[in-house]
Amino acid sequence: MRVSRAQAEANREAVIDAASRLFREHGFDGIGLKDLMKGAGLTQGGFYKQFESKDDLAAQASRRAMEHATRRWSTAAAASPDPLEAVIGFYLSPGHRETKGEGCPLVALGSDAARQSEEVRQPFQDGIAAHLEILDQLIPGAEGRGDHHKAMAVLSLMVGAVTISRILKDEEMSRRFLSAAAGEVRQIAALRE
Amino acid sequence: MRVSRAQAEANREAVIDAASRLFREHGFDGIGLKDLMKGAGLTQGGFYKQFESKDDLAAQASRRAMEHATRRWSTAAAASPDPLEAVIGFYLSPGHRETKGEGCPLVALGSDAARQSEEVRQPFQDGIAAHLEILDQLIPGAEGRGDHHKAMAVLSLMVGAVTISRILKDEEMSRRFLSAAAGEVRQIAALRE
DNA sequence: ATTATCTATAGATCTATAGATAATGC
DNA sequence: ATTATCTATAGATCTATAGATAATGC
Repeated sequence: MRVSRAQAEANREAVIDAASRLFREHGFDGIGLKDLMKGAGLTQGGFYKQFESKDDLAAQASRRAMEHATRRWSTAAAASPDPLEAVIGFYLSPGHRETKGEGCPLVALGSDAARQSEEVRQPFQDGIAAHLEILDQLIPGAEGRGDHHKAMAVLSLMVGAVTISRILKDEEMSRRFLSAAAGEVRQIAALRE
Repeated sequence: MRVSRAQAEANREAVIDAASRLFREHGFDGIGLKDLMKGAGLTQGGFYKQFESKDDLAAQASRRAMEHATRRWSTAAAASPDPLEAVIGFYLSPGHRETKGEGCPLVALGSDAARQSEEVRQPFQDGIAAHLEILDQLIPGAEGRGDHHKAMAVLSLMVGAVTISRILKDEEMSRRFLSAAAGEVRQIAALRE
């Protein structure tokens, strides 16, 4: 039953990976330790040898999810001649809307996160700050200003639009929220105030 | 133990009112039937004589919360010479950020709502549509266009900004998200594209 | 007689802990 | 000998139901 130290560490990482997906799909209160461990092919009993508490796992899974999201933004931006358009393209898309478990944690867990402990909110805050840094480089004239005024507005707009698009039953209305947001992000970026 | 028919109806309404606040404070999965009933001064046992299921109460409480929010928007707009500024004033404020239970359900329950049944998502969708109608009248040139392009962008921006402002531990960063959003809403409204 | 609400409970699930098991690592 | 993971369980809580109680409404 015992596994090597390397395998044990790999198992712990697998639990964090699974949790980062499962929490985004079901919410922090919508999934229990049994299913979180099962997501990594383990049983519930080992949980407290790996983590201090469910809250501890929530914090680590949130950090992983936010770091993954930040990396996705910078990868998309780096790979395209029009970086802002690349981010708009994957973020404000029906594809992102349909994939809660792999998508932006701010959308999947935004209102949940506001109710969590400081340990869980910290990685969200760090991830938000990282997103603002990237956005500042994608918005002409925003860089060097120091305040993240436009970056904050653009991030809020994008998070809000995908959140609302996931609530809506009406597919056309849902899609129109995404494209309205895309259009307005372009406007905000284009304007030198 | 039995009460009059009128009192029974008043009790039912009290449960919906309490639930509309408690769900916004704790999330749909964060509060049980016992505490929902206690919020109206009743005990758990009577619940299933009043509602079909917890999901049924969630749908009715969501409808009440969204209708209350819509009314708050139109009241604020009607009472001011600068209606858009009045809405910005209460919505993008630290006061709204601090009062989950009475605030906008899209912020308090946005990511939760996306995981709920169609019965719960329907009142959210209806409330979103009602918000768009109001916003169209507050944004110069948006009315009569028929698409809700700008209204959709403004609603997304406002919902996203308060959601993020509630997650952040850093008070200054949190407040800057609110004022960045306020500034950008004014920009979007001012521009005739 | 009817019925709104109560107490009590079933059965499932939740977080967390205890102790057994079996493989690693010294 | 140590330890990673397992099975098993404690005690609390969850949604939902059953039947008792006591006041309304005919």
